[in-house]
Amino acid sequence: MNAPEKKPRWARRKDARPEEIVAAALDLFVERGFAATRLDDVAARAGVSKGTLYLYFENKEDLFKAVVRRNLVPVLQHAEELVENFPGTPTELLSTLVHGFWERVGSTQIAGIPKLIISEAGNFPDLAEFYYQEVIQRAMRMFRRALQRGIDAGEFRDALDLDHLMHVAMAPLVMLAIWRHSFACCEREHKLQPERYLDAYLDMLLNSLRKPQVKEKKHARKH
Amino acid sequence: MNAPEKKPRWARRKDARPEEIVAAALDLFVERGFAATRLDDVAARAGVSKGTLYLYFENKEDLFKAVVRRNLVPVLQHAEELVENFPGTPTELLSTLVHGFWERVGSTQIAGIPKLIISEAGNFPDLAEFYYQEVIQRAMRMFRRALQRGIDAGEFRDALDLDHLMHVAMAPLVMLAIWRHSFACCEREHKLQPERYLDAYLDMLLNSLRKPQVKEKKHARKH
Amino acid sequence: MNAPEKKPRWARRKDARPEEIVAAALDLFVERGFAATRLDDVAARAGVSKGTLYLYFENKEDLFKAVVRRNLVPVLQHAEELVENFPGTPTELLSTLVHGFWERVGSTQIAGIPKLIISEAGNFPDLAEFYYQEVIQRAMRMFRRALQRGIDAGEFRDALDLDHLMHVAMAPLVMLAIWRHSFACCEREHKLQPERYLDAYLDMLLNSLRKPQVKEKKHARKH
Amino acid sequence: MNAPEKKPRWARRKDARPEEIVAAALDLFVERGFAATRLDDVAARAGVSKGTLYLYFENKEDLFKAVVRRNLVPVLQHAEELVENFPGTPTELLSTLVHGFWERVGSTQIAGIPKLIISEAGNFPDLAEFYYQEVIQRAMRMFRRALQRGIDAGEFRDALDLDHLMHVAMAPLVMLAIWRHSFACCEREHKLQPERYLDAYLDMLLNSLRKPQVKEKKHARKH
DNA sequence: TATGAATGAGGATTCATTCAT
DNA sequence: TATGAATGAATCCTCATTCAT
Repeated sequence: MNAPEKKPRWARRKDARPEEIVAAALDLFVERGFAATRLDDVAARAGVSKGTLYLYFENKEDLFKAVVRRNLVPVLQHAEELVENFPGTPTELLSTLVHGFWERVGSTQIAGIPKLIISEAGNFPDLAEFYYQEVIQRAMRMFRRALQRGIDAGEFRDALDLDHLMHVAMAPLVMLAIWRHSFACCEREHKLQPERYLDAYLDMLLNSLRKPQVKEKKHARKH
Repeated sequence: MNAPEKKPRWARRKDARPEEIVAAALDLFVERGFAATRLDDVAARAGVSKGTLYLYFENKEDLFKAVVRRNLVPVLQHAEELVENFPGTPTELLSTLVHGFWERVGSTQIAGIPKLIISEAGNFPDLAEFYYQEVIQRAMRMFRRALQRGIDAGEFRDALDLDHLMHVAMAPLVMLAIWRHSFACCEREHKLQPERYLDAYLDMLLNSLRKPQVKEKKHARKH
Repeated sequence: MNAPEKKPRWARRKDARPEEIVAAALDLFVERGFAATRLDDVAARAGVSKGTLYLYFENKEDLFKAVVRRNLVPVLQHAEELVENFPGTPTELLSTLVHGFWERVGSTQIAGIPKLIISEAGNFPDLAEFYYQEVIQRAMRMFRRALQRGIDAGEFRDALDLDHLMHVAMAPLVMLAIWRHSFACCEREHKLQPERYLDAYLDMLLNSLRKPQVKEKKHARKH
Repeated sequence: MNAPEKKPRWARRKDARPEEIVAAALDLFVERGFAATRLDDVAARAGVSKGTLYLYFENKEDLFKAVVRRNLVPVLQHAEELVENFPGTPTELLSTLVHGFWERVGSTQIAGIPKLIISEAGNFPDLAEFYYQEVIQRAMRMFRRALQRGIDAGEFRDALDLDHLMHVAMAPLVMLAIWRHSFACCEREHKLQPERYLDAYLDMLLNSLRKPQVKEKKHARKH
C-alpha cells in the first residue's frame, strides 16, 4: 500500500533502454570495430548489466544490425523527402544534399557506420544485404532523381552513364565519412578540411555535370 | 623398394615460406577480416603448421603488417615510376594510371587491403600510420604530380584546390576496390561494371579538370 | 514431479569462491610447482570452470600471489601477538614458537609455500619482494625480539651477532618445511621425525644461546 | 687430398661439447628455473644449435640431471676425502668443512642447484631420488663422521641425536646457498654477509656441540 | 524486468622435440 | 656430427552467452 518507495526517483522508462543501448553500441562499434567491441563495455556504457542486453537483442549481431538500422534509415528518409520537395534549382539541390550529408552524417558519430558495414559485410551477408537494399540503393535512387531533374531541366549534360555515375559521385562522400574514422588521426599537417573537401567535390561534380556553356553556335564540340 | 612413396613430414624451404604465408594470409584477411581470420587457417592454406608462422612473423599483427607492406608498396613504386617517365599527354597519363590501378589492384586480391586497413586502423594505430605515410601520402603526391603536369601544360584548370582535390579524386578508385569486397556480391541485376565505372569516373574527372573551351571559333583543340 | 533432481549448472556463491579457488591452488602449486600447475586443474579441483578463475584473479600470477598472501600473513600475525604477550620465560617462548611453527605451518599444506616462493623468486621479483618484506623480515623481527628478551633477562649470552644469528636460527625451521615437500618421500628408513628434529634443533639453539654456567658450585640454576 | 682447410682453426674437441652445454644449462637453470629455461637459450649460450643438444642428452630432463650430477658429485667427493684425511682437531675439521662449502659451493653458481632440486623434486621423482641418495645421504654420512670423531675424541657432547642433528646442522648451509639465489637481491640494507653468517653458524654449532667445560666435580648438570 | 556470476568453446602463442639436409 | 626449419601438443586467456536469483 505504501507504494512510493518502490519508485526510484529517476525511473527510466522501459522504452528508453534499447535506445540507450544502441547509442552506447554505436559509440563502441565505431571506435573499435565489431569484433573488438566487448558486450561488457557496451553494457557498462549504457549503464545496464550485461544480461539486460539480451532482453532487447538476441545477440551481438542483432545489436549490430539495430545500430545500423536505427541510425541510417531516418537520415535517408529525410534526404528522400528533401529531394521530392526541393524548391530550388538542381544545382542548389545537389549542394543542399551534400551539405546535409555532412551535417547529418559526415560530422556525426553515424559516419562510422559505413566503415563498420564495409568491414563486416563479409561476415554478415544478410546485414550487407539489408544495407545494400535499404541504404545504398535508396541513396542511389534519390541521388539519381536529383540528377535526372537537372538533366530534364537542361542544366546538366544528358550523355551520362547515370547507373555508374551514381556510384562514382557518391564515393567521395562515403570516403569522407570513412576518412574521419580511420586516417584523420594520422594527419599532422595539411589536415583534410571537410568544408573545403566538399567544396572541391561539388566543384568537380558540377563542373562535370553542367552543360558546357559555349556561345559558339555551329561548331561541334568534342566528338 | 624405390623411394617415390616417401612423404617427408615437411620440407625445408626457408626462402619460399614467408611469401606463401603472406599470400595465404592475404586471401583470408581479405575474405574474413583480421579478427575473424584464424591462424590455424592461414597455416593450413599456406601448407604449413601453426608453429611455422611464428618462425617468420612475431604474431598475428606482424603478419598483418607484412601482408600490407609486401603487396602495396611494389604497386605504388610502379605507379610512381610511370608518372615520372610517362611520354604522353596529361590526359593520357591519368587514363593510364586509372586503368593501371584497375589491372594491378582493383581487379586483384590486393583490392581487399584498403578495406582491411580501414577496418583495423583504429586497432592498429601504427599500421594506420604506416599506411598513411607509405601508401596514401605517396599516392597523393604521385597523383598530384600528374595533375600539376596538366596544369603546367595549360591543359587543366589552375584554379584548383589541389590539396583537397587529391582526396576527392582518389575516393572513387578506393571505393571501387572496396565495393568489390563488400557489396558486389549483393548485386543481383544492374551489377556495377568496373570498366564503365572507370569510364564514368574519367569522364567526370577530365570534364571537371579541363579548361572550359569557350568562345573560340575555329582553333583546333587538343589533337 | 517434485524438484530434487534439478541440478543447477552452477550456483552463485560469490563470497565463497575465492577462498575455494585459493585453497585448490595452494594444493596444486605445492604439489607441482607454479609452472607445472594447469589452471584447468585448479578450476576442476575448486569445482568451478576455468573462466571463473578470471572473475576473481587477473591471471595465474595473481592467483599465485593470492595463495601466498592469504596463507602466510595470518600465521605471522598470530606469532607476533604471541611474542608480545607471552607470559613465560624466554626459553619457554622459543619452545612455544618452534612448536607453534610446526603446528600451524610445518605440518600443514602451508609448509609448501616457502619452497614455492624460493623456486619462483627469480621469475616473480615483486612476489619475492612482497615475501621478503611481509614474511621474512617480519619473522626475523619477531624472532629477534624473542631473543632480545632472553638477553635482557640475562638468560642468553649477549655476545651474539643477532643480525646473522636470525638467519642461521630460522634456517632449520624453513628447511624442515621444505624437506617435507621435497625429499621426505625419498626416505625409506631412518625417516626424519619432525618432533625429534625440532627437539634436536631446540637443544642446539638453546645450548648455544644460554650463558655458560661455569664455576658456580651450589646455586640453583633455572627453575 | 688438400685436407688443411677442413679444420677450422679452433676445432673444439668433441668431448668439450657436453661440458659446455652443461655449463650453459647450469647458468640458465639457476637463473630461471627448470620450466622457464628454454632449450633455445641453452643452445645459444653454449654456442651450438638446438639440435645438437639432442646428440648428447635425451631430453630436457636428462640435461637437467646431467647438470646436477656433474656439478655436485665432484664437490662431495672432495669433502669426503677431506674428512678421511684431516690432520687437525674435530673443531678445526668442522670449520674447514664449512669454509670449504662456501668456497666450492656457496659462493659459486653451484649454489643454485639445491634450489633447483627442491623446486623440481616433485616433478622428477627419480632426480630427487638420485639427489637424495648421492648427495644428501653422502653429505650426511660425511658430516656424521666428522661429528663422531669429535665425540670419540671427547671434544663434543655424546648425548646427541645425531640422526636428526645432521639435518639440523646442514640446514643453515643449504639455506645460505638458497638465499643467494632467491632473496639476496631483495635486500637493500643489512645485507646478509656470508662470512659473518658462517661465523655465527659455527659459533652456534660449536657452542652447542662442545662439552660444557665446567670445573665443578660433583653437581649434576641440567636435569 | 534486471542482474551478474558462471560457463566453456575458441584461438593465440610457446617450446620441446624431430628430422631432412 | 651438426644444423635449424618445421612440427603440433599444450595451455593461458577471452568473451559471447546462459540462467539462477
